[in-house]
Amino acid sequence: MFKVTLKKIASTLGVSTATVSKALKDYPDISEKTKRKVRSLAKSLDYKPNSFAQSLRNKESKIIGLIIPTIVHHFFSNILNGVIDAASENGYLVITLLSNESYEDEKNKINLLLEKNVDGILLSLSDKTVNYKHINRLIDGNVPVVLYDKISKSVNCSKVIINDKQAAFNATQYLIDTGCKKIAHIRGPLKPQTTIDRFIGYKKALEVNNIPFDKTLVYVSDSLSFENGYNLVLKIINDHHDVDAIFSFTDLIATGVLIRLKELDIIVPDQISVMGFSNWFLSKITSPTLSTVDQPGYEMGRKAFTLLYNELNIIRNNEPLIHEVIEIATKVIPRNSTKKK
Amino acid sequence: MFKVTLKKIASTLGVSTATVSKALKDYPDISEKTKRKVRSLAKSLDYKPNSFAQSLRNKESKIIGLIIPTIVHHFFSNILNGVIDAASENGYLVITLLSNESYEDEKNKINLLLEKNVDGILLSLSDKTVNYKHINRLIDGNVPVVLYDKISKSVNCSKVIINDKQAAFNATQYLIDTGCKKIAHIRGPLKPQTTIDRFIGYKKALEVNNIPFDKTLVYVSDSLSFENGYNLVLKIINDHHDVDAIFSFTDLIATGVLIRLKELDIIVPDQISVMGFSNWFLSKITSPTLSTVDQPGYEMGRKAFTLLYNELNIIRNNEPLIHEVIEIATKVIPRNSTKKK
DNA sequence: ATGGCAACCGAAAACGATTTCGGAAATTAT
DNA sequence: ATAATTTCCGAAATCGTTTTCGGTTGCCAT
Repeated sequence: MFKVTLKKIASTLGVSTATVSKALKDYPDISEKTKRKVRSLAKSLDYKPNSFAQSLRNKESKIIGLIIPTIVHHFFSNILNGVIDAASENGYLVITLLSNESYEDEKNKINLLLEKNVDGILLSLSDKTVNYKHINRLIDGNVPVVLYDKISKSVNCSKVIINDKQAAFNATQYLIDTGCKKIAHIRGPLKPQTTIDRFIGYKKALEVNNIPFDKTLVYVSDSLSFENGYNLVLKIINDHHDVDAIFSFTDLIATGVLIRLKELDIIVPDQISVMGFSNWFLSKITSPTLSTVDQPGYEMGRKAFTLLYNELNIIRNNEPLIHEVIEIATKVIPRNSTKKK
Repeated sequence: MFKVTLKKIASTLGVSTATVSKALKDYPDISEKTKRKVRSLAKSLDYKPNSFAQSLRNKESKIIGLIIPTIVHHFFSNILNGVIDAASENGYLVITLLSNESYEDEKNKINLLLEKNVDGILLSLSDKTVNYKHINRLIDGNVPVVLYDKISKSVNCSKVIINDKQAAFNATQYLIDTGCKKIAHIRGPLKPQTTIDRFIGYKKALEVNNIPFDKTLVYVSDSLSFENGYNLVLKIINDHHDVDAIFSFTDLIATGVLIRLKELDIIVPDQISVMGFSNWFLSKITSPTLSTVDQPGYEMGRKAFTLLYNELNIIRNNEPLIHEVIEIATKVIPRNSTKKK
């Protein structure tokens, strides 16, 4: 197993490595005849350029870093999938690292990626990240960053988000359209922009439909667990005996709600409609199946890579950098936990 | 943002790059005094060695490749998680690629990894992979490979598997212990060793308990879809009106079974017990909750990396390579879709 | 004072690929 | 035939780190 190098090809052909290199890259100052010779020998020896040498010389690794809060999560798995696909279509590979929703981890993982000289980083902020120095340091250091899903407005870079406000608005509107009048909302922790926006969308829909906003109808679930939904149900129906819909900011909690409602012999959707968010896999197999909002992770992953890729090219050509923010549209997926229109 | 290099440190200190390099690596032929000077300057300049140059010189990337059939899958997400954790604890990063259960993809992705000079590869065979030339080529080329989960006996390398036979045996035994006598088995496609072994374990348990094996009780589900389980139920109870348990080779199908049984007003577990396999997240939230076999993906990922790491060290020291096969124990998780012991 | 021996450091090659720049050969123009 | 271009190729520097192999010092012993 001897490695085939430019030098080897050069010496067997009696030319210089420079010529071989240029021939393979189709430089105009090499004759067709030589190019043919070089190409055919390179092919028959199955020459593959040494990526270490290329990286050292070209100062690029053709690798990007992807930081994910948690991988064992349907949405993020889909994002990873999209990123990997889009990246490999464009000659990039992806190193994945997990922040585990921890600020310290997030910083450390970014450093690991920098030490490996990744060409750019795709990042979804951890819930606990509250300052952005570590990210601005990247941007100042000319390492392109694209924030996806969990972003912050105070970081100046390209971003891909789903339009959470609009999505939550649509979901709430759907509930209203199917006759619901007293809609409780289970919202997430106070920090991430996503749950804030979903809350705002919910409120906006009430407003547009002239339903007075009642803040006692809003419940906070600080963790993302199934049990939280399960446990909140009793509280909700005790507080409001006439509640006719529960809109949860995530499917998992909505599933807990569904199960608890069934235990309490409350008929879904006849007595109470339930709307989730994210279109997790499990929403298809609850009973009744869960109406929800599709959160297109795969597409988001692809878009995130594309933004990064564009910035990479812009930087390479020394063109002025313009950051772009892409909003991905979502749609309500009506299933059996809500009434028909 | 100027890069700090050995040369820069050397020139400001008036020594050679060789000295700086050796000082930082604590070579014995550098005086303590110089070492202190070098170390402190390196620290204050936040010197980070250029990984490209290191890789080129040392011929190792400190990156490993991980090929996964599909990422959007609870088990494989966990594996990825375990691999990433174990790898970063040992100074390695992970490039993840997907084979999408395709033989062609598998080959191509391996090549991509090789071109990036990963130090080793973790691979779970795609269901469609039937020859192993591409893998043997790796091994011959001195690129260590560790097969995990979906392996083949005809490849000579280290492997991590769960003991599928034993696991399926235990699951079946559990059904028998709780009074089931006529147990149907939904098995997977014929290829992967895992579904073969699960089938064997099922058969073995019957045999040990003197229950005659009835091949008409075995149903094949070639795809891994929820619907398949859903659809098979009618067939099963038509074929065998007195079936009292269904053991599915995977949770997703078992979930389909559960839902169909409920629609048919068949009480689980009183009339029919249902046992899944994998302990997917969703098994905790079906109703009734699904008894299943825990398939410890995280641990498997960690172990797979560890095996690879060991081989890397062995190769570096030119010691003789011995391949290791690790079997990971599983356990039955009794929930409410089976009767109590 | 001379030989021997540590202790300490640096020159230089190497890892492969890329690219600039200049030079030789071949071609065209005068 | 000479001058002016092209056409084609190679020497060499470069990227940054590592490591071998000597080479200087200075020190001690004789």
